[in-house]
Amino acid sequence: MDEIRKVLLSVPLFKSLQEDTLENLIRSASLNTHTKKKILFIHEEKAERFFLIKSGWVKLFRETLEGDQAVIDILPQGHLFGEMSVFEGGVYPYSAEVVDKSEIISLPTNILKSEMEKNHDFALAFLDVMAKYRNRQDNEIEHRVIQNAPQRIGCFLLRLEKEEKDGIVRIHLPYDKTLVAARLGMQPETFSRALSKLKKETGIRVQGAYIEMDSIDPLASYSCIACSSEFPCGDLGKTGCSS
Amino acid sequence: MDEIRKVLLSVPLFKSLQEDTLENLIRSASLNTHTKKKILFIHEEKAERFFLIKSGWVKLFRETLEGDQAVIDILPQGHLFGEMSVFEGGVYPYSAEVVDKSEIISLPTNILKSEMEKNHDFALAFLDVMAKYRNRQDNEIEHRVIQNAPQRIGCFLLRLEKEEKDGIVRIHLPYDKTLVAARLGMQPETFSRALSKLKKETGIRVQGAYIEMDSIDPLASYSCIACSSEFPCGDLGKTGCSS
DNA sequence: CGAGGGTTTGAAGTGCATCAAATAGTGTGG
DNA sequence: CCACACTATTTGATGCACTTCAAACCCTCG
Repeated sequence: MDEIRKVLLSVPLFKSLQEDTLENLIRSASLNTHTKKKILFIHEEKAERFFLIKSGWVKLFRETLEGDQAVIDILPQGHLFGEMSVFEGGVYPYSAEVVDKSEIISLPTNILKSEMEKNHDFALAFLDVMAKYRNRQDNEIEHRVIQNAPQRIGCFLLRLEKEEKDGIVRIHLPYDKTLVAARLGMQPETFSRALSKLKKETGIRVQGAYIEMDSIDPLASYSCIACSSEFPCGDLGKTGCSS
Repeated sequence: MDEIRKVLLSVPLFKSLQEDTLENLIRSASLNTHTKKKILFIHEEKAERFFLIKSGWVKLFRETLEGDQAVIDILPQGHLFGEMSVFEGGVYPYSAEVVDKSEIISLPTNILKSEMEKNHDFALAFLDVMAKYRNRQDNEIEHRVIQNAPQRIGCFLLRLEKEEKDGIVRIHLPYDKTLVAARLGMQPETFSRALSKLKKETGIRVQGAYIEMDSIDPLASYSCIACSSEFPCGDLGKTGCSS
């Protein structure tokens, strides 16, 4: 229980919850461990619960009748998803699948809904989160339209956690390349070839999931030419909330 | 003044404004008539006012350093845009350009911001609008990724106002084909060819901006195969708010 | 060691963009 | 009402980016 409380409190959106609501949420929470490929919910299903990732990775996506898949996002630890049912409609806006061993907390949305109606601060916090999310989505559309494959990869890398030592920048891909490809809306083959091209163009070095470079500048200028914003254009995954 | 009041009250979001705030907005409003190509604001500019279209059409877009343009949306009468500055950051998320003789009402955002902070119902209404917008965006991403050019056009047509008589369905393109093409993220040439293909595939008949067909079924099944939702998948432009 | 998934590479195809040019439409001034 | 200018739309030819299909490779883990 205390563990769940700790995780909940780490979510920005929940900072403005009233104490009794928080208690209420915690009492109704359930923590489950899931393995790869577990489907948590399906697009357009009636949504009665929403989720919080304690650890692991979850893929959000939509699927056409023909089986083509559009990956919306891949979320790490600390992110909410499926909370949209608070609004009129109350169906999941996409499907969710665990892509790596994960601990997932599930919570009933009706508590969220009633909190939103009675707690003004919480409503404001929710608005704020939605606004941030919206910015992300706007950028996402732009990137998918304007950037080519190598640039999309570059832009993705630039927004990942970076580690700098002795003037060498190191980046670690957070999940396997096939998934990154899907996240960026391209085929694994295209990803592989585009990454090679990126190597040639910007001098980055790739060793499996590890990437390093002497400076991020070549990467930034190569990728960000095809973007409406200049380089430090915002981090991935800082909204604290994403579905 | 009374005219402005009437327009404001027709916007769903403003239904829950307190009377004094509404008065306040009306007093600070200015109504301007603009012609084609007038730029109302630029992406990342500090936003102090937001806008409401009384009549005409406005294009929202972003532009890269190289001049490539990504059209976000093209809004008709009755829509808000540029209201995002209410949130932290307070810059316009894209540029706005008038694409046809238009009457535009401009309003100061700070009134909106303070109303949001003091009026819980208004905050809830805002949340609702944001949620609707978000659904649109989600669909937008999906369409751009999964649908090909003729299907995107078909899907666009299906979401326009339809007029039915004697079993014949008539649709009228709301603005010129070049703009529709941009709105759908394709070149005018591609639009033209894709529309021809759509004619061959679904039996629709095209006369300039007028399109008619004996039934929407062939169009729906051709277009909606490449979509995660089934046919009546929501109208365009019913959010009442879009930037 | 061997099976299976992840990754890379090659060859060929598709869809859309681009460039170029013809055609249709629209509004203007005479 | 006509001719001109200008813009929108269509059509053709070609190129590039990404996909698809196929096969090899590599890595990891039982």
